[in-house]
Amino acid sequence: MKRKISPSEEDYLKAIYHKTTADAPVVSTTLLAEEMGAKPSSVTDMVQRLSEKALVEYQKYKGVKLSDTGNTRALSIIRKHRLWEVFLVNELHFSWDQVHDIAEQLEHIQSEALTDRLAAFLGHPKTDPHGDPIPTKEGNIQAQTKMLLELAPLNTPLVCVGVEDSSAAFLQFLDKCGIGLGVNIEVLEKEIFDGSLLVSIDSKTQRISSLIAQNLYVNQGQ
Amino acid sequence: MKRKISPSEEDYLKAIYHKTTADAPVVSTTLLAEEMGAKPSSVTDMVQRLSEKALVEYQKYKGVKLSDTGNTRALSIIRKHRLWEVFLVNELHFSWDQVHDIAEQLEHIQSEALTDRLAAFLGHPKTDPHGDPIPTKEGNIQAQTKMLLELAPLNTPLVCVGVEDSSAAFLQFLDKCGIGLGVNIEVLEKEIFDGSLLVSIDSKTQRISSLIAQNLYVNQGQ
DNA sequence: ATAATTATTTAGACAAGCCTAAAAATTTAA
DNA sequence: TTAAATTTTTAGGCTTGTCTAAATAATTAT
Repeated sequence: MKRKISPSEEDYLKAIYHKTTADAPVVSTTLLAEEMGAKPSSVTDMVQRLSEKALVEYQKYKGVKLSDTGNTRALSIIRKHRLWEVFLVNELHFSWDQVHDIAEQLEHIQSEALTDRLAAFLGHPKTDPHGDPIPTKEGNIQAQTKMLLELAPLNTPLVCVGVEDSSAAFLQFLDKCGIGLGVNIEVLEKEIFDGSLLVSIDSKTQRISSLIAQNLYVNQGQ
Repeated sequence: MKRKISPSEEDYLKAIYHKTTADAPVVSTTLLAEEMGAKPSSVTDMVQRLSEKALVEYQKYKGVKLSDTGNTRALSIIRKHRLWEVFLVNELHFSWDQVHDIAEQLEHIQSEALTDRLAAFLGHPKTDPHGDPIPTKEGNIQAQTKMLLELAPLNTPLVCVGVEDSSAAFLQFLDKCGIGLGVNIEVLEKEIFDGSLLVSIDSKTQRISSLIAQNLYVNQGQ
C-alpha cells in the first residue's frame, strides 16, 4: 500500500527529519527553505502538498513536522543513504568527503530488495562512515549521542562525526592532525592546566588543544 | 563542458540507440513512442528538444537518429546500466530477471568517479550478466554477435542472451532445462536426423530439440 | 497598545514532460 | 494520379516543482 513519493518529496521529508528535534518538534518554512536551497514560498507549496498526503502535519504560520508515516519514510531514506555511504567508502574506497553527493542520488533508488541485499552484502553495518547510526529496516534508530569532544568520556571509543566551526582553516588543520569525519578517536587524558587532551587517533597518540576539542563533535563508536 | 541531461532525456537517447541499426539508421516517432510507453506526440516534443541540444539529428516526418555526442552519451548510460547489472547479479546475487528495473534507475546516477570505481571493483567486466557487451569508458563497444543457437558454431563458448519466443510456456521450459539469460552454453554435436543439439549447459551435457535452438539467441561468450 | 518589522502565505508565471484532439504531411490503394 | 488511410506534428491543457512580487499574519519595539 506504499504510495509513491517523488525524489523531491523525499528530500523534503529528510530535511524536516533533520531539522526537528525533541526540543524543537516543529520547523519553520524559512529554515526549511535554507536547508533545501529554495525560497520559502516554494517550501510552503510543497509542505501543503505533503500535508494533503498525510506525510507531514502542517499548520499555517506555525511550522511543520513529520507524521508517523512521514517519519517512517524519512528513516527509510536515511537508511538507504547511509548504507550507500558505507558501500562507497568500504567497498569502492571513496573518502568521507566524496560520498555525500553520490549517496544523495542513490538514496532515491526504489527497491526494497536492493536495500535488503545491500545491507546483507555490507554485513548489516550499524553506523555509516561518519559514525551516524543506520536505521533498521523496521525503522528503529539508535539515539544520537553526538557531543563535543571536550565533553566526551575518557577511554571510550569515539568517532568524529562533525565540526562546529567549518572554516577551511579549521578543516585543513584537522587534516594535518589526521582528523576527519569517521576517524576513530579515544580520549586518554584531560590536562587541567590548559584544557588540552591526550588522544589516540587511529591508534597514534597525540595532544590536541582545547580549541579543537570545543569544535569537534564525536559519537560513541564501535 | 558536459551539459546536464535529465533522466528522461537519457531514456530517450538509450531508446534511439537501441532502435537504430546499420540497416535502419533512423527511427520513427511512433516506434519510439512504443518503446518509451508514451504517445507519439510526446515523443515529437522531446525529440525536438533533443535536436536543439544537438544530441540527435531530426527531420520532421523523416525520423530521428543520434548525433555523435548523443551516441557517446547513450553508450555512457548503457555502460552504467550494464555495470550495475553485473554488480546486482555477481555481488548482490540477484537473478537475471530481477535486475533490469533496478539498473534502469541506477544508470541515471551521475558521477564519473562512481562509474570508474564500480568498474574497477567488478574487475572491468567485458559483458553484462545477459552476455551483452559493456562499452568502455572511451565509448567503444564490441560488435554484437547475437545469433540463433541453431546457427551457432560448434565447440565455442556461448552465452544465452535472449529468446525469440518469450511466452511463459517457453521460458518455464527453459528454466526446467537449466537455461536462462546469462547461462553458458556450448554446442558439442548437431544431430542431422531431427536437428537436435547435444549441448553442455553450465558444464552439464544434455540434448535439446531444434525448436528450442530456433528460439534461443546466443552470443560468443568468454 | 499601536506601529514597524519580519515571517509566511497567496497569486501568477514558467519549464519539463506528459496528455488529447485537431491539423497537416506522407503513404497506400484504387 | 487522385482519393483514402495512416503517420506525424501542432495546439492547447495538466501536473510538478520552482520562481518573483504582493498580500497578510505574527512578532518586536516604541
